[in-house]
Amino acid sequence: MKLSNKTDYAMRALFTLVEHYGRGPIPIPELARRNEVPKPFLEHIMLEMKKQGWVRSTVGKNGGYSLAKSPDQITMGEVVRHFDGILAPIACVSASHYEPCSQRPVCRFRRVFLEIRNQVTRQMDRASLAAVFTAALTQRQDMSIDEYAEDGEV
Amino acid sequence: MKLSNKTDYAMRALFTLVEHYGRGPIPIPELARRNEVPKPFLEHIMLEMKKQGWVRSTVGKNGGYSLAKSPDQITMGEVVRHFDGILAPIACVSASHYEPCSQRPVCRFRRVFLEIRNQVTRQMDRASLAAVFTAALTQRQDMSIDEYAEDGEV
DNA sequence: TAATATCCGACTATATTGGTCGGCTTTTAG
DNA sequence: CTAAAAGCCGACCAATATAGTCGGATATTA
Repeated sequence: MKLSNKTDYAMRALFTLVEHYGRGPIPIPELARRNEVPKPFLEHIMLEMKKQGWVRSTVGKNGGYSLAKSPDQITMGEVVRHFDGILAPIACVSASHYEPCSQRPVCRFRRVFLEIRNQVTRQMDRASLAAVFTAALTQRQDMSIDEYAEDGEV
Repeated sequence: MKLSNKTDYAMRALFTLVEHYGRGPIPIPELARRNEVPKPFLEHIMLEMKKQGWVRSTVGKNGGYSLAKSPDQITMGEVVRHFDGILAPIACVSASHYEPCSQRPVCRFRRVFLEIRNQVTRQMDRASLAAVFTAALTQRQDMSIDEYAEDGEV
């Protein structure tokens, strides 16, 4: 159920770019340093994101990466889907990576995963970089898991 | 984000045992056939589940596996956690597999994953085999993803 | 005692993850 | 004009996880 480092790294870099949005490019060495991502690995990640149209690059001295779209036009769902391929817990309930399952007529638990998939995708697709970023500004960053768990829905 | 075949297979076998609860053991060849799971692989899976105390076995002719607990005392959450290790999308929001992350004070997106983790674990831990099984009896099994998506919460 | 079970360790094949490395091209400051 | 700094990009690699197979030992019963 875990997402890859790649997705994590991509997201870190993206939010750094969000923070700097409208103020010129940031070079990879800087992005790598700030987010503790291995530089050569981040190169590939940024390149993929460029191909997706999320970031743009300027080469040469003083170059680097910046967002290619407004932060409210990129969602975490898109990013995770691109790098991890699937948001659903099991392929028979995935829209993007659907695979038929011969057990379907007799499967008892498919419904549970279907509900989970729906909740996860709803959250992820709602989570634009802009929304997440501004929400983070008004929240404590050090909240513990248990603390939050009693917190109810948000 | 996807769960392993192992978990899938384990769940298939479990629900077969639920269906047969109180009516004696089912041998692995039968469990394997009914659920389209490779028999030698299923052996290992059943053995693991036995160690977890979910099923019990009787060896020798006419032997096989049966549930060791009432179906309302086993949850899908337990099963997935055992075989896949983690329910959370990222270790920094996992209760069972928590790992500190140096980026935490500046991480903008942790909150989103925390919310998702909470929803997923809530659903999974609520989903006892008994509840899921009886719910499945009253539901259409062939519902498409899109159909369900418009369905609202359940 | 033969048939049918579970039990269990050892083995393997393949895919994915998580990178590194080297060299090329592009741009610009001096 | 040239050196530094940046992105571009394909090839490669090591470690781990996944998804099993196989062979044989042991237990039970018709």
